Amino acid sequence: MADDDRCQCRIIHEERVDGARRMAPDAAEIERVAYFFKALADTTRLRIILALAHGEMCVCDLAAFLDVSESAVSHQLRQLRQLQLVTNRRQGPVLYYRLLDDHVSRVADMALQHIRE
Amino acid sequence: MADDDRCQCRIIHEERVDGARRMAPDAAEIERVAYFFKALADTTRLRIILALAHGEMCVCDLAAFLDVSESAVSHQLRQLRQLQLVTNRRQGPVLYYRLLDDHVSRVADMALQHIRE
DNA sequence: TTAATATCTGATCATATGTTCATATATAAT
DNA sequence: ATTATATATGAACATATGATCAGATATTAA
Repeated sequence: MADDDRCQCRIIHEERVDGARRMAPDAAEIERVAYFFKALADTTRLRIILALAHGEMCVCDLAAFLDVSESAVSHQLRQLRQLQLVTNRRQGPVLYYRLLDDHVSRVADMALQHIRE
Repeated sequence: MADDDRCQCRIIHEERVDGARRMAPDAAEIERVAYFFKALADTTRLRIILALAHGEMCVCDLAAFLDVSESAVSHQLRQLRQLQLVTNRRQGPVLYYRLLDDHVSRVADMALQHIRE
């Protein structure tokens, strides 16, 4: 188990470990950030977010664009909704989805720049 | 299967679907970005990156800071290495890890700001 | 060379996750 | 009311993934 495997050695830089502990965000924040990144860590959701960055689309549009089933899109949109990344407005039977704010797309763009560097 | 479930309806906004297709990064880029975000989508790796943003640490330090086994840290560091997010220098038997550049930590900081908003 | 420390690696296992399928809900039209 | 369209949802299944365990490698000291 982890205890047996854990470092029995002197800790090389105790002050760095303490420093890291002091600087680190608390566990709750870390988890929320990890969930945020999970939203972007799937190609389907990532493409949804990048597409919605240019304007709202309905589920039907997204399914056509992504070339996946509407059910799959709907499941992913639910996740993005729960994470407060997208929202929708209804017009008749059609739901138009859009980004809730531009934070996500800005982060996604930064990542794109990074891998293109 | 997906074909049966796919949208048989008129595509609500054909020009939007085409627009999204034109604006979208190609599949290879999308995948690389998704992998980049996957690196940040796990609390252990996220904490490693945030810690290394303040300076290099050895595996031993990281295991102590994270309170996980050294084996687990080593596995995660390998992933981060393969993704070109961290690198290391050897000093005797000790490997000191550091971020390869500050892109990752800047993205992580943006995400932190986002969830704190 | 032998022993000890620091790290790595492959296999395994349990959990998480994305898609599919079948079905349900909601709105609009007939 | 009935039918059709648009979307949502739950269960099931197959794959991906993170941690653990056992053992390997690399460096240093004795």
